[in-house]
Amino acid sequence: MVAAGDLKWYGFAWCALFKPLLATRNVCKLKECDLWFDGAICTLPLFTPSLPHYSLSLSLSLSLSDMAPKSSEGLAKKVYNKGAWTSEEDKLAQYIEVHGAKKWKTIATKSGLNRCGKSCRLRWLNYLRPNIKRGNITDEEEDLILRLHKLLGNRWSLIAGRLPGRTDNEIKNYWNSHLSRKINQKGKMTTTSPAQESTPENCRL
DNA sequence: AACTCCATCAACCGCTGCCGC
DNA sequence: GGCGGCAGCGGTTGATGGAGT
Repeated sequence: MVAAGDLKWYGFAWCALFKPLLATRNVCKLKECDLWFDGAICTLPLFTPSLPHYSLSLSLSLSLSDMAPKSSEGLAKKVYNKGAWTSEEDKLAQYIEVHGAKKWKTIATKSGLNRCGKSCRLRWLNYLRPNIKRGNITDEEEDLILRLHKLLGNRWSLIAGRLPGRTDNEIKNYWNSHLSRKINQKGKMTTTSPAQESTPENCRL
C-alpha cells in the first residue's frame, strides 16, 4: 500500500473539476466513484453532504480508510472487508466447527475476522460448510433442477434442498448461465402455445 | 502479442419474514 | 400491535479467465 497524501485538493476545486463526471453517473446508487488522474486511480467514497469540504488525497493506490472523512461524526460505522475471501479468512470454518453456525453477527465479531455476519454466513453456506459437492452438475442433477424449477419457479433454496451438497447460489448461477439459455433455445425451436406450458402457479406442490 | 467479448461464479445488496421484546 | 434485530432469499454485480479475432 502506497502511503496516501502526496497531493491534496480541497472541496471547491474538487467539485468544479468532477461534478460533470458525477452527474453522468447514478450517484444515488453509487457508494464509491472511481476517478482517473494521469493514469492513477483513486476510489472516492461519496459522502455527499460534506462533499464540498472533502479533502482528497491521491496516490497510486488508496484504501477506503485512507479516504475516510476527517470529521468526527459518522465514524462509528465499522468498515468491513469486502470482496473475495482469503485462505487466512477461511479460518472461519474452524470457529464454526467449535461454536456452531448460529448468531452470525457474533460469529463475525468473535472469529476476529473483519467481515460482517452476512458475509460470513454466505461464505460458510456456499464454500466452507462440510458435505459441499464440488465439480460439475451431472446430467441427473440437471434434469432434477429442470423439473424442480418447473414445479417451484425461482425458489433456489428449495431446489437446492433436493440436491444434496449443492447450494442455492450454485444452482441459481447454473440456471442463469446454462439452463435458461438452453430453454430459450429450445423455446425458439419448438413454439408451444403458452396455455400448454406448466408454470409454477399452476403446478401443485 | 494485444485486444475484445463473453461465460462463469463468488460475493454483495436489498428486501422480506420471523421472532423476541 | 409496533418495533428492531437477525436470518434467509433471490436478483444483481464485478472479477476473472478463456475463446475468438
